[in-house]
Amino acid sequence: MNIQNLIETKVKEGFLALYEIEIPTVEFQATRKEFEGDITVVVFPLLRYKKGNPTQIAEDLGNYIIKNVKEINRFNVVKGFLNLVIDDAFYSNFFNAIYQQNNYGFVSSKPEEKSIMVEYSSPNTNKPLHLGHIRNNLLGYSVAEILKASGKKVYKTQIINDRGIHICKSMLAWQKFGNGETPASTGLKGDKLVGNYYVKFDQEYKKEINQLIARGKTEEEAKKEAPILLEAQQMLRNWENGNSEVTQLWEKMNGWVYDGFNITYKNLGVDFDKLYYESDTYLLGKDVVAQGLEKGVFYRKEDGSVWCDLTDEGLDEKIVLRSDGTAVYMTQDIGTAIQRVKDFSDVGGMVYTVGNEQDYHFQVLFLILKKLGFDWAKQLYHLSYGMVDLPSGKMKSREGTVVDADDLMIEMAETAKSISEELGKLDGYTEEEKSELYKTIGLGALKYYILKVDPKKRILFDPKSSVDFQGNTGPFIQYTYARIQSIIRKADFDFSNPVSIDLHEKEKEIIKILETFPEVVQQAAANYSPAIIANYTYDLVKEFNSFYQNVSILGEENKDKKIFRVQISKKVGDTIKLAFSLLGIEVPERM
RNA sequence: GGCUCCAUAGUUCAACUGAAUAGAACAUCAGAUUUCGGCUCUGAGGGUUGCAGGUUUGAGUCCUGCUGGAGUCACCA
Repeated sequence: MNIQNLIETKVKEGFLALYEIEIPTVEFQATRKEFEGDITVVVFPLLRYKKGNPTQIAEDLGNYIIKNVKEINRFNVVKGFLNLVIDDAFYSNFFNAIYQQNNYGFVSSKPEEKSIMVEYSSPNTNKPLHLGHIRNNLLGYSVAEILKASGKKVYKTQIINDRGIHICKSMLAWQKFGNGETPASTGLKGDKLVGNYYVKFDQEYKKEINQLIARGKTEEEAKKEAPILLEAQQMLRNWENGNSEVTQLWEKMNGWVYDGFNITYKNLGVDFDKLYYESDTYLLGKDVVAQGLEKGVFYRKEDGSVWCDLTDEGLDEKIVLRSDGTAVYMTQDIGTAIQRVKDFSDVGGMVYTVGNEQDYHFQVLFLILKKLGFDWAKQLYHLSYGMVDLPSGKMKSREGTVVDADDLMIEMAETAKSISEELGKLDGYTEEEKSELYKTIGLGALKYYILKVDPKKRILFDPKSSVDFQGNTGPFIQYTYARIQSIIRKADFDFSNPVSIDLHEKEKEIIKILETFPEVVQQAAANYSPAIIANYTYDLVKEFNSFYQNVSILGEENKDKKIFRVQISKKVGDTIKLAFSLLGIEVPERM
């Protein structure tokens, strides 16, 4: 039982003993540093149950607690705040108890609990991944890891948007202008090569539009009638009819893109347990629509299209099947969700990592699935995140203002290199080891920069400040980790057994932060927020650096104190590593 | 226009879901190392939390209105 729970039951007990009143909850906060104490009971909310002077009530409760809780022997009252001083012995005992724990803060999954499927990435196969995908990937991966650490079983998945008119556009442009180019013949990554032809299509399309306008068409007409667009539309029909020439081209070019994506995913350090392809799922959902019609969840209009009326829930009417009987995006998503539960029978919920421009879509999707009566529909979560803006404004792929994912990772590693060459302690590292390290640091900077902000908020990505390595940054935390490892390497004595010492004030502060880690993991999971983990790690590291600067570790003369300080350093290092693993960030032994 | 989300130091972000004098980092200024890794640490200045009301013992947080910004309202995905 942790100390807060213990105090909570004692406060309740005390309230009953003093006033014969039962209270449901007790509100706590960490004691502000200008007052003496470690944990604070906020008395104001209790006034609802017992009218009176908050200071007096706090005094009474404080006296009750020091008599009945052996870990607490002093208290003070400031207005309605009861500041409790927890005995040092509690903290050193607590530290000794967690020191040997390997995955302190993580909870292993229970076999009887349902799994969660986390979807993220889900790119189109007509262009390379960019900065927006990076945020998506980092968030999805991290939330999946956090859910695992909080005790859930997790499947990571993505649905690859491998069909549709946009795919045909790059195929067509390659067919017309590609001269048989391949990734092998050009040395280009497959996704980059295909992306070039997507751009090429757009250029040709614009050219044709202008020609048509010059011949007297309106802009609107020109956009609809441009021959290259008509050709692409025909190609899509051919694909849907299974035309073998188109299918072969599609398989070949998508293969190039997958090879390219796999390299990017590997460099980014993300992975998936199961892949879904839109070409397999785009026809799903139609039979469910039929069932929904029978149940009265949907209704058919005169022209044959099928709709769901959500006006009672404050939303609109939403189409789920076109008048020609073909599926729309919503149909597909309904079908895919159901398919996933069929494929993985233990799935009890899903997380969709998709940008906030689709907030409405997911609101509707979840509502429809609930109406259809699936029990897992209550456990669906749209991990909605804000856009990534550049100082120059919005990223637009057609205008070439996107930040390419591969390029960005390379740039970050190069910045890391130039800083490390100046300041690093890398004697004895091979060139290969160094290059790996630069990647670790560069990625650490990038990932931390993106994950430390609340997913819901938009991010302004300034390439200049994202490569900052000081203050609240990934490399700052990695540096602290490397420094701790340096201490451990130099500690040539046995520090594996617990010792008993009087705590230094800074040591106590670190232990207090370590104590909250399990709760922070749970909180991050409950909020689907890697930012909570990032901010926690930074607080821990800042406190450790202050300790490091203020006390001598290996230079300490008292043997037990020296041992304890190495132990606390080690535990901080272990916790940094664990916390960063939840963000998908690696930590270096040296840097 | 309807609906949804956002607005906090010069800048980038926090604030445990309603509690003490709104906290960090960057930048600025002033300090610290015969010391375990100075990519560090200590300190200072910097705020009417977009504006105006309201609820509450207590509001950055909840409610209403307004201003500014974004998204969305396709038989697109």
